[in-house]
Amino acid sequence: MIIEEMTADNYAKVCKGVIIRYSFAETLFGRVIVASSLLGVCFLGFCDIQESGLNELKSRFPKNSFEEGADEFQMAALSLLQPGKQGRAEVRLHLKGTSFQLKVWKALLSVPQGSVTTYSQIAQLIGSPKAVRAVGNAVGKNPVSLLIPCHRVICSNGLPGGYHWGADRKKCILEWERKQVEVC
DNA sequence: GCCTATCGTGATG
DNA sequence: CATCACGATAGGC
Repeated sequence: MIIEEMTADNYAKVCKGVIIRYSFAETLFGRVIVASSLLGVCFLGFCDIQESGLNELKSRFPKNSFEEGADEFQMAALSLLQPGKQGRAEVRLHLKGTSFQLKVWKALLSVPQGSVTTYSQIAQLIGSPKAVRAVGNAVGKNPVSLLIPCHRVICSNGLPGGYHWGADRKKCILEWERKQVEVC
C-alpha cells in the first residue's frame, strides 16, 4: 500500500480545483462510494443513499470539482474489500490530513485483520500516550474506511466504542474479519 | 490569533 | 450513571 500524504496547506496549493472521480460499489457490508484524485484513492465511505455519500465527499473536499467515473485506483481499492484478496501492495492512497491525523492513520495499518486495538494503545504507538481523546478524533476522521482499519479500534474497557458509519456496522465488520482469520 | 464547542476516550466516585 | 481532564480541530469572531 502506497500512501501519498498531504497537509491541508499543501493540498490547497497542489489540488485546488482538481477533478475528483467517484463511483459506487457493493461490498459485504453495504454500498460504498469510492473517490480518487490523480494520486490515489482519497475517500471511501459507506452510503446507503448515494446522494448522502456524495455530499460527504464534497464537504470533505470543498475546493474540488467532481465527476462520476471509475479508474484503476478505485478498482484496486475495491478488490481489497473482496474476500480472499491480499494484494495490498498495489493500492495507492491519497490522504489529506494534519500530521497528527496521518500518524494515527498509519499506526492503524499495523493492526492485523481479525484483531483489535484500543484508543490508548494507538496513542502510545504514536508517542503521545496522553492524547487518547485526540486519537479518537483522528480515527473518526479517517477518509478511507476499511482500507485503513479504523473499525479495529475499541475502548480500553472492552466496549465497542463508536463508529462514524454506525456502531452496528462496526461490530458486523469485526465479526466477519474474525471469522476470516479462523478459516486461514 | 484567541475563545469555544466538539469529539469514535478514560479514570474516578 | 455523572463528571472531569485530556489533546487536537474547526469555526466564529
